[in-house]
Amino acid sequence: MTTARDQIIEATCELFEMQGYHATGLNQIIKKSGSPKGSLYYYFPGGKEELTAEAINYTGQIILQRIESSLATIEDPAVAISTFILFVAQNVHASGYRAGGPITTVALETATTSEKLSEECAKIYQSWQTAFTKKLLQSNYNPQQAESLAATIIASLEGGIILSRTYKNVKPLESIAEQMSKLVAAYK
Amino acid sequence: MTTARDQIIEATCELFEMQGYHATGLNQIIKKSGSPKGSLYYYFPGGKEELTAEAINYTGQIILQRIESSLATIEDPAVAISTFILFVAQNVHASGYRAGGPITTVALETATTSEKLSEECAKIYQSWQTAFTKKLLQSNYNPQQAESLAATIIASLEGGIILSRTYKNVKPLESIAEQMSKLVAAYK
DNA sequence: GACTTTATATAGACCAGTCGTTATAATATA
DNA sequence: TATATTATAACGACTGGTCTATATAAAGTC
Repeated sequence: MTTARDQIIEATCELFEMQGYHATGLNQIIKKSGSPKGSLYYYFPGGKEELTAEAINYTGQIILQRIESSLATIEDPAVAISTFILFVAQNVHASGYRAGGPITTVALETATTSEKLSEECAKIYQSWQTAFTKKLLQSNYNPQQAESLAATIIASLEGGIILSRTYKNVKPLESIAEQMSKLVAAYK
Repeated sequence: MTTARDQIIEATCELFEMQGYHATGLNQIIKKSGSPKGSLYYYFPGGKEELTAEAINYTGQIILQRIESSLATIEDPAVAISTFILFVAQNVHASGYRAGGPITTVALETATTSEKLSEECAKIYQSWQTAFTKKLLQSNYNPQQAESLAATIIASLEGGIILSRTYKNVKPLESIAEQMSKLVAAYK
């Protein structure tokens, strides 16, 4: 029964997604999680860096599962990818444009500071990219094209979340869903 | 003669681009700029928020000019856009993957905190997007398509910078250059 | 079963340092 | 002398991190 530990991780994820890494203090995390600071350092002796690594891997896995299950339900890759992007758009809208891209802020804020966290972020992005690549390979896309398309999808998705959050409307993500669908459909 | 003011703004821009908003302290800014703290609050009585607004507008304008002049030199929009993305890739690489996307971090970190800064970021992104839209309109693209393509280009560029910085290689940005070129060439 | 020992986990005071901000004094410039 | 700018000192609030004390519970011993 590791509820306290899990609650700390989940609180961290939510706060990172909305506020970013540096804006989120340990005091805020323990307050939200309901656990005292002693528990935080008991479960994460490596401090904020270790907690962050656990937190981004936790959300990273959840999102990977969403990608995989979403891509599995629709056979046509162009439609499947477009559907997933619109699904993300819905979530961003539902949060009042305050959430989305949970590891993007960590990736950017720790890029020059923590080699370890930067590598963790790279692994997570890579796992997402691989999920899209596999979907395209199943439809007999050229391997190089599949990889290139997958990178473009992840990048435009991340960038689209930033644009939609900043504009406070889902138009960018809707445009991206449309364009990525066309791109995937056209170049097999 | 506003050298002190300008130096503070330029130092702020450089630090934001590498470290992000919250990781950059005013003490670090004044140390890098060589000006004392008194000068900072003399020129920017609104404190960090006002300084940030000035700084992101400053870089935002510079990048807008780069986009415009770059797009003006090559007539074919597909080639022009691909060339610009590869130009960005070069810069990201040249910085040792420590710089790129100067206002992205501010957009993400202040999205839920400061309405003012969020709006400033939106205006800047909008100005970049408009530059690409205009280029496409000049080549007689459908206005709606032009807008949608421009949003996709900006988003994939921002996302591509994040991916390339995290992976520490330019492959994502190169893929995006290739895919955006194909996308623009295919759908007029 | 009763008692002791050991590990697990909670709880929060406390540290040095930094944050953004304010206030005030000194100094240039006109 | 008046104004514009520089230069510091200090402020309260907060940061991530350390520390000790305490509760809880499992395991070992008689």
